[in-house]
Amino acid sequence: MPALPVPTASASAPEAAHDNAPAFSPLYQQIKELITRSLQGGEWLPGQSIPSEMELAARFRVSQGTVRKAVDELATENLLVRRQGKGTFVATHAEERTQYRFLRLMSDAGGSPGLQRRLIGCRRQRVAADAARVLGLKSGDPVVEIRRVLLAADAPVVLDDILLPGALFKGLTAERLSAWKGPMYRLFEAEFGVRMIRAEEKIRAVAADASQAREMGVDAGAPLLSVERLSFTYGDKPVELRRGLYRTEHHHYRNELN
Amino acid sequence: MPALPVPTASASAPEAAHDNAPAFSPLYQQIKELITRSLQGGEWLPGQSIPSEMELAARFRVSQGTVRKAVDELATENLLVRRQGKGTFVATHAEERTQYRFLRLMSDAGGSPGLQRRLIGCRRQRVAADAARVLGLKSGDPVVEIRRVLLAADAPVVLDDILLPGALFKGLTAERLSAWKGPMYRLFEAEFGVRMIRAEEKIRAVAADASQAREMGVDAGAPLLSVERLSFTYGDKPVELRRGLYRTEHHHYRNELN
DNA sequence: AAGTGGTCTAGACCACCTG
DNA sequence: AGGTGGTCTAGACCACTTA
Repeated sequence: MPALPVPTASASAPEAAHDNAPAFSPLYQQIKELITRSLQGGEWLPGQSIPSEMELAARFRVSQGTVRKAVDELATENLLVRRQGKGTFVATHAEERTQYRFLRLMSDAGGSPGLQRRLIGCRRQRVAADAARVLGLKSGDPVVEIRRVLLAADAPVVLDDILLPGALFKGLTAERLSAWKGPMYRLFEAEFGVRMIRAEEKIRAVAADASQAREMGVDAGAPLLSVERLSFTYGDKPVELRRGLYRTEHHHYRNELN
Repeated sequence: MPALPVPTASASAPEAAHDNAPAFSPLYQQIKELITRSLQGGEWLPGQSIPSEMELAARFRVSQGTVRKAVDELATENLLVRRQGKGTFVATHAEERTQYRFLRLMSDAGGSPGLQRRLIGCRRQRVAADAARVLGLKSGDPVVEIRRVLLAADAPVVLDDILLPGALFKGLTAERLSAWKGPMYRLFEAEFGVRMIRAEEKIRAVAADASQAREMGVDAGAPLLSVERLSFTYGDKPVELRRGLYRTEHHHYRNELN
């Protein structure tokens, strides 16, 4: 006898459903939505454990199996992490096996390419029209632009240009960035409460222009891999626009198709 | 009271497990394995329906819920497709929404880029050492090499070079390929019984050499996206090595990160 | 020993499809 | 009406972790 709006069409005023509403969802999807809202609202912070399945079942007045199905899906979406015998935890960009959950760059030799970071710049400015559109900002809104290079064995491999909404990242400065050890996305979630959930990438081959060539240590016109990433937080809200240029003589972008 | 080796460690000779065997798997994983073997053995062909959950439960002497969990996982791995009210079906590379399940190329305008095919060649030869290694062949084994161009609005966009083990693709000729309408992977599964399950891709930016430039209609040295794909069939057996070169002025490779 | 997630069962009812 | 997959429940037991 759940306290939530019941999932069956017959018991839920079907006669009021002749607008284009998506009809009622199953109970476990409603639970999923409620848990997601608690995550978004900060009730449980990254790295912390959430209540046990039995507690959640009592709280939502459903059976443990229903909670289980909701948590299962949130775990496959990488919002939660289950650990047998210990509990269920809010996923974090810390640890994440040596950092870099989103960076698909691999060394040709195999394995991930231990990278060093060199910050080029971090400044606030007004967003251009095209970037404003994809980030859901108004043209001219403040943004933070970060530029940096990633190096493998002192040779440049990645040139990143990162754009973040200024309203969400007040107080993000070059000093904060330089002082931070660990994944950049960990800094974002720990210090600014912005958690990157998923991202879309558009990949191209481009020719290096003069300034890119200089920073990457290649000739102008050399082929570079362009990776344009739009990252989303809870509720599919876009919060980062990033363009990476990769040297791929000794590295490659690895992908799996299912 | 399942007829299978029971899943619990206590009931399954734990004293024999001090070698490095992975211990016993849960029942639903054993069911998964049995279903996979039936798929591999051709008991149910692509597009056909498999027995209902109740029938499978009776056949394997387990509950419907256990079969359900096994089928669920096989469905998320794209080996099976569930259709409510109708049954569960063996996945196929036919239909697959306008073909192209593995081709991640998108038009910059948005949407998939209706492509025409032009076969350049299809011939049998001996495999080179490096290709033999990744395909699990002996150096000098026969392979089929297919070369083709994909065009959007009569302009070349993709140059494909495809290598297949000759032993699995007897009778594959340029004529067969030209006559075939529909996805190439559909031809493979329907005529040769080879179903592509998953693939790994290594992506790079490269400069076009003289002959590639000619076939792609670009200048020599122009940047092209190189997509090296290794495709696997049942049992993670590699069965295709493919190298695609993409023009990315008006198209891009789309990827999603979770 | 107690608490957590993981597996398995049995049974009920719902939603969808077909004859 | 009867079959299929989809959801939900209640209860049992197992495996892993911590104290």
